[in-house]
Amino acid sequence: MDTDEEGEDDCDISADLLDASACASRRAGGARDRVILHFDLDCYYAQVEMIRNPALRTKPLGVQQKYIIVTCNYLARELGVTKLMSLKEALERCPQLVIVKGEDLTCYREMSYRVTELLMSYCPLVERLGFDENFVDATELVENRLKDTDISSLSFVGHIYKHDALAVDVQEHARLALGSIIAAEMREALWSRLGLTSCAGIASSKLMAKLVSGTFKPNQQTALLPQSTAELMGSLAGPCKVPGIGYRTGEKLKALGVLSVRALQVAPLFELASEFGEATAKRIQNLAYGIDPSPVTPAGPPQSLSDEDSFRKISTVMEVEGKVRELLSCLMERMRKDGRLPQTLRLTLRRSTALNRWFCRESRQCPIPHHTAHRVVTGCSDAVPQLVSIAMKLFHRLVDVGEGFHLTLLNVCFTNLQAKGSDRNSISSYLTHTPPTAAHTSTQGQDMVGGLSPNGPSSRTQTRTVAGVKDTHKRKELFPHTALSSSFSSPPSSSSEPLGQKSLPQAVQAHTPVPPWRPILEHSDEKRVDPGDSRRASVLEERKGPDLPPHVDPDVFGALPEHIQMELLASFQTGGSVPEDSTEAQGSAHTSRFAEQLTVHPNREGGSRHRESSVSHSNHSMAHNDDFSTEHAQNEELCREGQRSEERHAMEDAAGVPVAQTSHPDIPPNVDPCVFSQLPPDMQAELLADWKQRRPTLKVPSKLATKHSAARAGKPAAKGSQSNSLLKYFKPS
DNA sequence: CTGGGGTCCT
DNA sequence: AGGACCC
Repeated sequence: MDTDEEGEDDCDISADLLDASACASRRAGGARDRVILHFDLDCYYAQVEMIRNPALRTKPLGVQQKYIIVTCNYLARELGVTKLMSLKEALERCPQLVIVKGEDLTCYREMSYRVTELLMSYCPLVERLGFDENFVDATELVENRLKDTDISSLSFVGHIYKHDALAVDVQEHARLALGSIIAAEMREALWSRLGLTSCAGIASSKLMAKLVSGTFKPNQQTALLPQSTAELMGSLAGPCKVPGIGYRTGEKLKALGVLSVRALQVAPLFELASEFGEATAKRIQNLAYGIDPSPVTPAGPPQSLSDEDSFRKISTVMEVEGKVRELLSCLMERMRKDGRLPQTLRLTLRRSTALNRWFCRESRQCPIPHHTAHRVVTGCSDAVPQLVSIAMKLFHRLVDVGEGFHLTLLNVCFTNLQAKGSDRNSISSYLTHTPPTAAHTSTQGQDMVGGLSPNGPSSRTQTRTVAGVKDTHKRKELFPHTALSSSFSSPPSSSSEPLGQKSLPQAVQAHTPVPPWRPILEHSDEKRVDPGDSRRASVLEERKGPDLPPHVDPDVFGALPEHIQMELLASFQTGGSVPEDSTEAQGSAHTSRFAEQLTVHPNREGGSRHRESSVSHSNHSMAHNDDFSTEHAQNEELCREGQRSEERHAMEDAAGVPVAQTSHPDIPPNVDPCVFSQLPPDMQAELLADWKQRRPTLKVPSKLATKHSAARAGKPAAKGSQSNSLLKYFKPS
């Protein structure tokens, strides 16, 4: 009933809005502006790694996947490391970079869903984008709060794009201001409950919320006044910087001579339409104006689960089978925890073709026999060989092994996931295979969070109770690694929290906050740790998790709903029974920390009320005055871990050609610009021609702009009654 | 030598 | 089955 607030019947609003778009207060029909929040976790993988191992907080940290540093913390960024930089260049720029491997996404995935889940406890309208971003449609939340808010005492939290927060007429933007307050509360919850810092953007569409959320980068939030829409759009470097306009579309636009967002705005529609079709043409042109009517579409459980690995070379059937088995057994475990039945198996591979591998993947898929699927979900061990056998058949449909082959990637994917048990039945079916210890802990499903009432739409409150019960039991299955299994050593050295926190200047503390409690993520790849290395082993122990008083059974604790866990942890702390981290726990002073952290900003100067641009980049000066030298030995240790692996040849590339490496717009994404730039011009031209030829016609950019209208109507009914709630993923019913 | 995931559309 | 998009 409540799922759709904003009717998006107005498909053809473009003409109406183009001229009026900058106008905030067209409140014609009864349609009011939405209040959309966009949350973006700071350097996500790096943050998770720093939570797992707090010793990393004070070091420049990069997360490595194969030969790439996929992300890095802000210390590393100050030293010249960027996202998606090659390992080689990262180490050239920052020899002291500490590297952790991040190819196993388990921890990132788990924490990601906890984030979404937490946001959903405020308001069900949450849409995920990747692992580290979420949209929230807070319109209803705002509307409800508006009722009992004294509008004259209202003020914005955080920045306001290109405005002085103190000079803005809050009355005029009361709903946006409330949005900023709610965003701040949610960010505070992400911090206090999960230990994660984030950025947020507050605007009236997904597009603008996302764009504005990045304007003040680590751990800050920014609201966009409607009248600043054009300025923000105009500030973008090019059309492909508009979310929803990707690389391919950007290239096509270039070919049309459309090189800027402004050019896209004023491009004759018919020209765009001849290239992209009318619908797409209108859509991307609207995007250029900052117009994005696409709704926040609540995420359900994932539509597919996949696992993949890339490598230099696999060229025998035996190797393929070994890799496929490895991938499938991991994937099966995930599938089993999910609980749904996979009905389709897809095998994808990438071949190494002589000159290039243009990211061409080929795939074959087939149905999974019911009995096999059922074994997957029940964890029956002979499901794996059955799946492997199926996958190998798919493989042989893809590859004629007689010819010889050279693969560089294999992917296995379960799709067409069927929720078993239509609705209520599954509760009992679930309970039957649930750990008995948790059974008595069932509670009513109170999902109040942080004192915020869980949303107005009053939507599915009756299923919530059920959901709460299910949560009690399901948590352990979903996040088995987060369930506090058996042994806990209290983080001995982290009471030390030592040089790190206390000796740092305040500005640094603001950027390297220490959560009130440490979320627990079990180290999923401990096999990588050299057992003979005592130092690293001790580092490992530090990340075990929060202390539980000895009388608390970790398994029981782990089976509790998260918010109950939180409350218990808080009570442990206030009860003074927690020896560790007493410095950070500072009482359970969430509140003071909240005020301190959110009403102003990390770099606030002297507690003044400056919330604005004055504050913007002062953080870049901060880390340089720190003395990290004492940690040098350990850094080397950790660095060696990163390098030791078979990837050495990555380092022995051509000389340091000065060409920039990231996101080169003019050459194929898999071509090293350094190498490319050294080719003779005619060869460059040939490569480019060949490359461009490969892509036929442009497809419609999707996501942000495309989902309105019929969007999700045709989806499989697998989700049962609560088709817009992620909760059922955690507490499937 | 640019990961390891995801989404939806055609 | 592949292609576009997102991170």
